[in-house]
Amino acid sequence: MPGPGQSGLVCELGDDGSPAGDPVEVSDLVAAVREHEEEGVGTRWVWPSAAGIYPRLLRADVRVARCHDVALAEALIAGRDAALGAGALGAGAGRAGAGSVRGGGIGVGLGRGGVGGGGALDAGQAGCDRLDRARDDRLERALELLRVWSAAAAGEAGAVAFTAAGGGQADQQALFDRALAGAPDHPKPRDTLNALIDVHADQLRRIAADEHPGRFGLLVAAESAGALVAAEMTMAGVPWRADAHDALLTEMLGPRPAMPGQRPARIAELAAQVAAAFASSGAGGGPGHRGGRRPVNPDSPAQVLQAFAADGIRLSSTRLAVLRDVDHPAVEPLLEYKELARLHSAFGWVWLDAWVRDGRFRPEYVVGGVVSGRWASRGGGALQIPRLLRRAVVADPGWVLVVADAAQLEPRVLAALAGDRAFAAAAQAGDLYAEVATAFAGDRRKAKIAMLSAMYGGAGGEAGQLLAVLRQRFPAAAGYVEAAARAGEEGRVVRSVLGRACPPPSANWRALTEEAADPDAERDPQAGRASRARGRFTRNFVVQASAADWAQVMLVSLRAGLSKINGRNEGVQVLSGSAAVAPGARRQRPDLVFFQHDEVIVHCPREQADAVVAAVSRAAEEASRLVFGPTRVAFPLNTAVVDCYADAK
DNA sequence: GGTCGGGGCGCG
DNA sequence: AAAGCGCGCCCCGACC
Repeated sequence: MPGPGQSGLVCELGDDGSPAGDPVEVSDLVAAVREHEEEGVGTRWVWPSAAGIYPRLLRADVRVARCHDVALAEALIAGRDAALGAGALGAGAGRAGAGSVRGGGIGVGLGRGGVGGGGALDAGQAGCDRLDRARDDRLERALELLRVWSAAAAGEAGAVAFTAAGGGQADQQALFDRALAGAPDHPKPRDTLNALIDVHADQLRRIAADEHPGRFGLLVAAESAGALVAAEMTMAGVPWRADAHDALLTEMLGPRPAMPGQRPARIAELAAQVAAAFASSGAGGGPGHRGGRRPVNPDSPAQVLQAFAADGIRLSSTRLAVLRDVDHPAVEPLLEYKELARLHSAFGWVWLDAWVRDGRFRPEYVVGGVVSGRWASRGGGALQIPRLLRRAVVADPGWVLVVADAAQLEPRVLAALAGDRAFAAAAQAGDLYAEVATAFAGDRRKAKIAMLSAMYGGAGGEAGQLLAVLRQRFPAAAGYVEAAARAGEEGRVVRSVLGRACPPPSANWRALTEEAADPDAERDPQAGRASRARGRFTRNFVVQASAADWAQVMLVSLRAGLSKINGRNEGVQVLSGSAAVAPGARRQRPDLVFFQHDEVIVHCPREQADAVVAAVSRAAEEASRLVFGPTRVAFPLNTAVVDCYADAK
């Protein structure tokens, strides 16, 4: 695999993905990529996986504008094909096509894509209905080769989880076995390139064969660009003040314990209080409980339940919500213990040592890691950082954080998806819930509960009543999620607005529900539960996954917008062709540093803040237009320019 | 000694 | 207030 100074093969591709010439061997692939980018001809790089190779390019200070990520594309396309087999219900069926993807690519391949030329993905090429088995096998082998390549390319980290495109544990194990049995760690460049070209061309055909090729192509393009953003964000890192984090911990927990594994003072104190509360109440209890009860470990739900039971309090669980209503002296210290112990174990000093270096927190993002298309993260709990710790996220001197989150994104997405006139009118407003509240005698709280219940499938308590009101007032919106729920209950598959498919039900689920559908069979209550659970999943999927579509398109649009903001360079300039950045040199450009489902953070020099805010706003508008086409629904952002993340709203 | 599922809780 | 959806990560305890 290429690294700085390592050779590689490059081949230009046409719009249909076929080679536009012979492969060219370059002595330094990274340098070759840099040169192509500097020519500014709109190259779209085609590679097995951005996660595998792009970090290396970034370490050599090479950025690319566009790519086609074969691994991510394969996951999307294979998911779509599995959905077709299960009977898909298109989320946006019947709507006009939205985005388009243009240009050919260059394979590491690379391609000098015709910017503005044709839409290879929109062209109505013949579908892939005639796929004979031999070809399938060849493409399977090619894909496998690319996975091996990607894993090898990931480099120092060693074995990387293969992005299983439709593969489960078994596939991965088989692949691993073959690798051990002598499959080359570094496949021959020529073989890799051929595999890449074949698979890519096949993917273009399969995208074009989609019911909505424009939208599906946009999804693949956005996912690929998302992988670029993810690698760049890991490289940039979230500015993190270890001293502020440490001060916060010390204030809440007491000083850092000298010995690792030791409880901080405040946590030890609370544990003792919990133990004492149970011991004292037990002392006066029935016979056989003369005081000396074993101290309760507050970290053990089983022990806590037992301790409460010994005092005559039977609990369904030790969850916060349950404990809050319990009248017992142990409750107060226990709740505080839980809060602080979690802070200590999940984001305490150990976390700080492991994850913050040189004033940056650098988590790894997993693009497409969630079935809905949301990103996941690996290590560091990047997407679960307690709001409390936002205090430690502070811009560098002279820099600011531009924090933007989409307001009430999911209900707005539903409004746009469903084409509900009344609901869309409500979604023109800045506060959607306040508008919906007119259906609930102005009670905003009820409006919110009704909306969330509609999107999540809640039906308990007052939710049922509120839902009835919602259904009457916004029939199309309610009908939309209910159709999705019905599809799920019947074992069908749903898709997001851009065509991301939810997974089909498991064999287990099918067996369970089919059995129950047999009129002669005993009614199994498990089957009903499983069916309703899948209904809630698909109901939520159409909304959450379409929101993820919007957010990722917004993110990559923002990336493009930010790249046009040119600041001065500070310090020594990067020499042309050199991988080295002089010490102290610092690019004065805005960095995307965080993305959490519906929220982005840009770290930039203070003088660029206005331009960044404008770019954010344009990105949201562009995402709305590309994903939903013409719609009356507004997608407003809350944007703040701050020194510290905690100060953003 | 290690692995793995469940409980619990942080985020959206 | 939580519920209903999606995650990652910690701890515990059962198990190998």
